[in-house]
Amino acid sequence: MAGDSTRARILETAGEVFAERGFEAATIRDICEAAEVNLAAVNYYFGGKEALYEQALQRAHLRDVRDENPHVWDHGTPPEEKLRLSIRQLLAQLLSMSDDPWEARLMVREIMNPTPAGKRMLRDRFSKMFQELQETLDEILPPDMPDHRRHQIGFSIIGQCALYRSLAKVIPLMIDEAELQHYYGVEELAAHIAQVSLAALGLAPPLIGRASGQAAEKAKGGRPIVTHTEHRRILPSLPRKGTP
Amino acid sequence: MAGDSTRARILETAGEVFAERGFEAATIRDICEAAEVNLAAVNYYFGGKEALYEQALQRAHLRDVRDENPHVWDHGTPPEEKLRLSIRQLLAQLLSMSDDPWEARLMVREIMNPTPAGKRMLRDRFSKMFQELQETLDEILPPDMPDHRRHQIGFSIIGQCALYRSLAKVIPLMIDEAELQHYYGVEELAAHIAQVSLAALGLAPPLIGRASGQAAEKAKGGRPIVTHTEHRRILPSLPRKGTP
DNA sequence: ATTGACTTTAAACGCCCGTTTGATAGAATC
DNA sequence: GATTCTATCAAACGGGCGTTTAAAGTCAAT
Repeated sequence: MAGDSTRARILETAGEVFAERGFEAATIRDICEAAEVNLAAVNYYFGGKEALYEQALQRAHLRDVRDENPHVWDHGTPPEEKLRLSIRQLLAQLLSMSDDPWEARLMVREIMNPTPAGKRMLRDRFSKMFQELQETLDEILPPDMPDHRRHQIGFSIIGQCALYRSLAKVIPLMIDEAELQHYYGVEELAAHIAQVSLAALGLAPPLIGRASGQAAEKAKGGRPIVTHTEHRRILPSLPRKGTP
Repeated sequence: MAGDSTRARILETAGEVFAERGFEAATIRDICEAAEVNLAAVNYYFGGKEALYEQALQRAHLRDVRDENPHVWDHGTPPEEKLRLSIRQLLAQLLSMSDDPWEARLMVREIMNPTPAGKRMLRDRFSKMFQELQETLDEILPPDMPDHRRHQIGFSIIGQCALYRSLAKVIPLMIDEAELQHYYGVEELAAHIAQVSLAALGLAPPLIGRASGQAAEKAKGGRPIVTHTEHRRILPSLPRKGTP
């Protein structure tokens, strides 16, 4: 009776646990306990831990494809603005946190720490992310630029974003709490990365323009750019005890 | 008799294995077998796996500090050139491969995947890397630029470099073999990242200058910049079967 | 009420891990 | 030469893991 429900419950819980701890660190004992299901249920319904993980990945892949709004630009949005929005979306996805659905977090984890099981899906998903960025870039880059330069420029943008995920544990060791609070939200970082990238491309003033490095910031000086969406911390803050 | 020698042999082998597989995946059985030492020797000499790992980390830290040439610039080297060299060194370190000493590789692994045991050392080491880059940047950035902008610019450079490490498994899925071979060596990537960074700062022409995106490349068009040091592959190449 | 397929359960299996033990042999100390 | 310390060894311990098993429970169809 509850048979179908238990299967669903296992998958749901497993997705959560896998997204949080990764395939290896997650144990089916933890999953079954959290799902309030007998230990043997995973093998009964899925045939094993790895098969369960593949199911979770596949579901994450499907939901990710379904939910994603494929960038409906306002008609006539200038390419630089599209790039800004692409960067913001990419960064937000990479920095998805525990209040985001596990499907998104599992996807990012699979990109940053690939497992053999997810290789095929990884190729699909990541190449899609990459090509979307490249399409936006292609409206900016001159048509005679060779492919390898387009790719490297794309990687320079992705790299700037991915850093705040891959070094999320390390950055708080260097930056003090107050600075983290004020300048390391998704919006601030996205604005910075877009500014750097556009400046490099020649579509925005260079970072060290005339008087101050803030020359390229649009409006009232000094304050960071804060947009309409909510402000949230993206990096864990570790205890600071002064530099030893 | 061979007592001192076995201790050294264990540490050496353990460093190699830890650097290659990480703390968790490495087993003391593997280490002892590779070191041709009895299984109990690790506990006899070091007191446990974690203590052995800490010893390996500490040794990597010390040797790293000792070996590192603290950037003896030619007198009067322009700041842009210093930045280029800093980027190249950072990238080379992040992409250290199996023919590099395990100390360097273990250090990078600890930065990218921190363990609780290495937290203190991580703070020392990474903050040193970061501050060295910052010092180079400080010669370029205007003195009135606030700290948080300096840091973000530093992270933008580090991010571009770290990408080729953190996504080393994924990039070959997007880029075909030939392009990897020609354009993803340390020198080529360092040149690209320096060009992007300097262009963003306004110290080099933007990537899309006048006619072609190659405007900023110094000399003969089309060909990638290849310097004096040896050319080597930095990313694993996975089988390509055409885009499915 | 009985059947029979589906589901749930507690217990155990087999494996790998880090660690411990107790014996053995050699060197050092007296 | 007897004793103590040091180093090595094979073997086992205890725990966590994924997986398996066999019995018990559930429920609609007969």
